[in-house]
Amino acid sequence: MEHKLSLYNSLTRKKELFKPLHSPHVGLYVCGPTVYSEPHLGHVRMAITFDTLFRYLLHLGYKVRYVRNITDVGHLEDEVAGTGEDKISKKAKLEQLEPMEVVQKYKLMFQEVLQILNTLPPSIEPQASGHIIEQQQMIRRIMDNGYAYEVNGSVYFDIETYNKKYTYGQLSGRKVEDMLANTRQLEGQQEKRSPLDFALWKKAGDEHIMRWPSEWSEGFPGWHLECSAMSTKYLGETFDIHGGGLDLLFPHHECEIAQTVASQGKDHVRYWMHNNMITIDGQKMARSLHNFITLKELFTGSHEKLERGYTPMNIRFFLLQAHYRSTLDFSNEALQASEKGLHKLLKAIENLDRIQAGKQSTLSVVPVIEKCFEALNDDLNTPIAIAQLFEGVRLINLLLEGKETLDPTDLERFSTFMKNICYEVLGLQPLEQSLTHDSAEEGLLQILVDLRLDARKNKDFATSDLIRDKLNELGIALKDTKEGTTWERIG
RNA sequence: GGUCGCGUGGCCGAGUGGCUAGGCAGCGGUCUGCAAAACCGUGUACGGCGGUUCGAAUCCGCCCGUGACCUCCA
Repeated sequence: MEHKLSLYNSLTRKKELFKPLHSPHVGLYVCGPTVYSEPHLGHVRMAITFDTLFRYLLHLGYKVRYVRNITDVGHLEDEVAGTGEDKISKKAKLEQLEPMEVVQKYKLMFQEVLQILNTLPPSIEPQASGHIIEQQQMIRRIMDNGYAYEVNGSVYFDIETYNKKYTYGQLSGRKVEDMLANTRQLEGQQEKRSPLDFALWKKAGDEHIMRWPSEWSEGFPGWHLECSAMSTKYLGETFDIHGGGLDLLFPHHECEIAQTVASQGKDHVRYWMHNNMITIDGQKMARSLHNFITLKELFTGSHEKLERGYTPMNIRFFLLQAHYRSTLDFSNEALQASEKGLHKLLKAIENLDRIQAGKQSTLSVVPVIEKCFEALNDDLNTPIAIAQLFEGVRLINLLLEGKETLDPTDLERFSTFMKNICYEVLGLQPLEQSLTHDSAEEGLLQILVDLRLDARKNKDFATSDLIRDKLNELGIALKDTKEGTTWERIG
């Protein structure tokens, strides 16, 4: 595998050359959504970031097993209030639905949205509720190794004991003593020996409707366990890449490391990757802050922050124009700017097939190709890769006008490069056919275009402009080009 | 309070100790009956104050602003 892909490893806080454990196989695990409400822009950033990584790894020739979980159990919502109620079950009661009905509804919604955004389906999409046994087995191992204790039917992870042999807090750069000094005293934690300890298994209260039998109690697994259990099951005890949102870094991923290491006695993830947050008005977009925009709203424009709807590819391109480790601020202006840029890019790539090869090449396509791959190899720097594609656009237009030429070999190479990066790696899709497929409508439009052409030939500009303006009012824009008049639907 | 990050031209957003990021907008031009579209060209910006250096927006210090995590969160 000849490449120099470097990835920023959250664990070491450095870019590191990526070397898979068992090349050409790569194991990739990404924390997916908790399916209890509609997908929003933040979820999509996670999905598109790691979809692009998945695509690039495939492009480099790796055989990737991409596992993205669906969280449908656990994740205590409000331990502070002592209810110990599970997010899924709370929403279920609210809507008078079975928990699994909620799960099903939102799971399908996520999958649909992600498909519309042209993300490739993961190799495996495991659900936590389907892996209760595996989670219990892992708890057993952790207890056998002496890193967990049971209290009243609940099992907690023992940070202090773990920290004697291993180091807790490496991923997030925290020290156990500092954390102890700064811990808020929360109620409802009397069972824990230390405030830092976290639940591996929780005994279910009467009101808790998602529950499973276990040797400790009828209950449910702790917040972080599913990822440890499922990643181990499908990718092995030690695997290559684990990804997720930056907000999961602590405590979720920190606990995941501790659990897994405690159960198997060795490291489990080699490269940790975290995508940064989408912000809106400078603040993190989150369900808990009630400032999120769902994908449905983005597509339709039905949100007070939205001036209008945006296409899936527009959203995908917008996200890719920022580096995944930077925060990205949402705005209509930014979205509309990338919409125009995307249109320009896709139009140019469509035009690639119209370029005639010349006898010899008057320019070199090597620099743009090399720079583009350098960018992707540099921690998946999609903004720079895209900048290189725009350089490619400039070349395409020079070639179209005959100001420069490429010999057949170079043209083929250049064309393949542009299409591969754009469609295969970045996952952008060709422009939708804006012309109507309705032959009657198409014919009518052609008649009007021809009439207008006649009028213009006769210098009857009043008539020609009337046709143009009236069509515009109907949402059809006429575009006069050298090759003739075309039309596009607008708005 | 603790930990970590960010502050780039009108907007979004890369990057870097000296070598063009890019997109959008603006401006100029080509094309056009006019316009739109399309295409070409064009912008020495890096929060403030000090310091290191031949040279810093890029390194260091201080300050200001802002955000993330520390509770579920992509």
